[in-house]
Amino acid sequence: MGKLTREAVVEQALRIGDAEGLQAVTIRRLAQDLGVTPMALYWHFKNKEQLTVGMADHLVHGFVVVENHARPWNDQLRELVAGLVRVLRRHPCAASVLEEVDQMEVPSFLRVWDTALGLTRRAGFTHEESCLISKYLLRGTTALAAGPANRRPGMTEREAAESARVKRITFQSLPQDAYPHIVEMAVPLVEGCATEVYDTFGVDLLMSGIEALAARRTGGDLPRDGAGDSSR
Amino acid sequence: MGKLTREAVVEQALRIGDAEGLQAVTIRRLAQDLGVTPMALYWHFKNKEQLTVGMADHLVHGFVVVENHARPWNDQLRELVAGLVRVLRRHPCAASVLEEVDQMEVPSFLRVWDTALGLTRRAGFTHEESCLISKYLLRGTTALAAGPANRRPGMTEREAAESARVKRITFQSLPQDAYPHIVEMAVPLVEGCATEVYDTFGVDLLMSGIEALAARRTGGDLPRDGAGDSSR
DNA sequence: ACCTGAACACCGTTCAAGT
DNA sequence: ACCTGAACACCGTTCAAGT
Repeated sequence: MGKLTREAVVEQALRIGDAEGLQAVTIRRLAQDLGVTPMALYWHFKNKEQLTVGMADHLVHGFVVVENHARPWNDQLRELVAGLVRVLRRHPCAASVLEEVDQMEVPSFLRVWDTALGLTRRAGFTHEESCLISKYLLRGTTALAAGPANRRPGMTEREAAESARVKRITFQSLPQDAYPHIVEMAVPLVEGCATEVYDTFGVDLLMSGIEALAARRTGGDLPRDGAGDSSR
Repeated sequence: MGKLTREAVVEQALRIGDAEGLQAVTIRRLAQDLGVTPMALYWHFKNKEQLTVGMADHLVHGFVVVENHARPWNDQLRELVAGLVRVLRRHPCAASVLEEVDQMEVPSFLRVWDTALGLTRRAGFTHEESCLISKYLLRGTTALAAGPANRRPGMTEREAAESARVKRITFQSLPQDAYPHIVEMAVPLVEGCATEVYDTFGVDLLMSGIEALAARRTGGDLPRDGAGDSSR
């Protein structure tokens, strides 16, 4: 009855990835869950890499940033980052998927990238710099989406807590003369900080680097591009 | 004659990884190259993950940052980043190794991390913020070490050039209304920029974000910590 | 167009056994 | 202490064949 479709495959793949980690997403496992032979998947995807690209595409799809030329570039870029994080957070495996694939092969991601490139250009950076900055920013964004405690996926709550406990104790029992700060900050290192702190501060960290370089470029202050009073 | 030692295994693993990409580093392949049975490796490493940790440790080992309390924190942090990039650049597979492992399990990396943490603390950040910043900075650093054109490893020069050509043409033939900037910047996007530009600008990008946040924190200017005239 | 069956060439890892 | 042999339970993928 339910015909095997590209979408159904990708969605099941994401379901497995979310629940058990990306390494559990396997052609054979996927086929089994879908009640089909492994080879059936090769009709819809050239190979496993393209399946992963499909997963990534599905994740970002539907996230659109409306370019608004009246608003300052940095506000819009910040919004893009925050929005992307929010979208990716809906799937626990999103960050690992996007880290695994070649982001240049993900169509929906290219749309986000294009917008980021445009905003960076408006900030006054050269072509080459804009490429570097946008790559850096989008990588940083997906890293943010992974969350404060980048727990290895495929763990129950209990296991994650236990492994954190072990790691904390490992840190705390390190030689204090060689690793003074790690010993001292063992707790925040393994626990991560509160999600809200992590997110706002993380976005600030990414953005302020770009803003600082842009300001240095235009001579001390952010450019107020386009028309209208771009208040901040 | 040549006894199988942990070091020998790790070095051969790096040799394979450098030449053919990390995915070619396999227990069985490694054993074959070393003239030994696959199971022999399990005497020296608990499992493959620990082997990869061993590779990472070997890469960073020997890189030491001398903490100098007379110099400003940001200069030292910048030097740490630049130095780490330089060390990692010696092995083409270095970045992918460090991206694969849990960096918290790599002893030599922990030393670098501890220094970074100390410097961030001196910048005036809280414990939690320092953890976030140091993680962010070190991730960014290894990304920088991957080089401007993050060519998938295991390619000959010819193949890499060919794949870049294909990718460039793909970008250039994208619908221009949906992807205007990608079409326009297809060349720098796939080629990457000159290594020197990439490195200096990349380090600036990473550092200026941290410096800007630190400045905001202490009220507009970088703190001149310790004694002595910390000129810039 | 869409899927199956059988087979190939790999993986990592365990476990008992050898020296 | 250090390594081997045989076996297990997996992978992704190709290729010819079915409907």
